[in-house]
Amino acid sequence: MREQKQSTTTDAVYDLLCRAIIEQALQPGMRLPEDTVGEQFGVSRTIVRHALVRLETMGLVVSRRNRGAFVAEPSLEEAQQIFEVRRCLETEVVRIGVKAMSEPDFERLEAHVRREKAIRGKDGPVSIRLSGEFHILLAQLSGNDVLARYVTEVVLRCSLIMAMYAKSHSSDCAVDEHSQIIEALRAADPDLAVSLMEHHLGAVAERAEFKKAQDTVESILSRYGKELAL
Amino acid sequence: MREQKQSTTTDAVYDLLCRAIIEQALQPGMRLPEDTVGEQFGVSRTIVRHALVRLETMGLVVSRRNRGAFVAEPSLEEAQQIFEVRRCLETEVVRIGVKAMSEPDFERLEAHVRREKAIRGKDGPVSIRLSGEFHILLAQLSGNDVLARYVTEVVLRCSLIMAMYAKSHSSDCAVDEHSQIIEALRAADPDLAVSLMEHHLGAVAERAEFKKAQDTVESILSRYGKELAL
DNA sequence: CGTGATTGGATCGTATACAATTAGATAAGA
DNA sequence: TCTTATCTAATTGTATACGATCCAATCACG
Repeated sequence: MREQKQSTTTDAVYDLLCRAIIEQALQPGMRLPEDTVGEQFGVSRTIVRHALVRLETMGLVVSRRNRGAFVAEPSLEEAQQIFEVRRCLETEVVRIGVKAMSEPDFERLEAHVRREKAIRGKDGPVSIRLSGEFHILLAQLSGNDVLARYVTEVVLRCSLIMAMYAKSHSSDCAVDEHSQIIEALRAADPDLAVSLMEHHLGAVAERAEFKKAQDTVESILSRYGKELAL
Repeated sequence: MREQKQSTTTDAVYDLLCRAIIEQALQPGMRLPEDTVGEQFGVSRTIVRHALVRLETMGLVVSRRNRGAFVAEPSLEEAQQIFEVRRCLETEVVRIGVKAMSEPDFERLEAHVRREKAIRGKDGPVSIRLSGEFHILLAQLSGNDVLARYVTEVVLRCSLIMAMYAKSHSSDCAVDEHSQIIEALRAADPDLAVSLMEHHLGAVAERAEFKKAQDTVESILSRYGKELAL
């Protein structure tokens, strides 16, 4: 209600909820009552509602009529479909990237990988988020905004899936694979880049184990709510 | 197969607006004031707003802050990006479809092609819509709901692009190409199916780009002329 | 006559109020 | 005890009200 950056309040709430879900603070199946979320963030239900609609179309939350919104619980079948699409989209990213990307792009990617390595093994959820952001950045650098948007969506959903099913995975290999992909792109070797990407995504897709924890929605959102600059 | 979701008022408004845009009743660049739309449909701004948000995330409308929503006017660059993604997604559809589809599916597709042929050349906008719905149906029959959703989006955006740039296109060959794709799928020939799909989409894209260079001046002048008449 | 400030109208962004619906609890009967 | 019916509390679905913002026309002034 005060000053606006370029983004609107809805965007801010959306981003925070998105991060909270990806970082496993809000766990799959958890309820997201509009009132509760609104109170924690200091905004009205209207705003929360819009944010939830966006999250729903993205597939991070599901909402049942007159029941409200819940953090999505992707089934294994759904997870497989998402990974299938992701592989399709990301191989296209590297195919385009080989032709479209240049040295400054590679350096940005390498800078990101350094950040990944910096917190490797320290913070699991954040590690998952950073790992996903590498792929999102890669897609953005491909120059195809439409492709980048879809990649962003599937990567976020994959992050949610990882949060659900992944065991305490060693993201070490993932980071190294990121570096290898960068090198293949720099070498302008499309076949190698596609091959590496497929292997990388295939490896990511193969980790499954359940985990559970309980926490109230209020306590979690209060942490995130502090970041909401109004 | 798919979850049956209770359709809400927002969905209805969304569907109507979507069809109106695709069929060129609402032309690119046209304003969509929330009040006006709400009055026409007999619902409040709240509902219209939700529908517009969904249309925006889909790319059929763009909304400027405090200005309102407008029917999207995809640039040529954007159009090319969309076609690129579409080719990527739809080749995946036929790759999966070869393995996943069976005779009843082929018959549904053929029934649709018959409908396309029935109105061939009679109603341009409806012809474009039907042509797009063939691809959407094809994607749905692939069994991958996530893929189907993205295909639906890009096909709809392509329909908008066709409506903008390809005025008097001959959809004859397109319909025949649809039949050929069905046959390739029935023959379980993935390479042929992918090849046909790529050719089909390539032809569609070229037609759009070709027409644009030819029609640019005319279409722009006609739009300006209408505003002058007011 | 041209240019910048001002003002007015229209539209959006947000909050809130009311109606509709659901889930869960409570109680009665078999 | 189990089942079922009803009622209540909570939450969402929708509509409306109010302040904020932007565009455009107007007017003052150089």
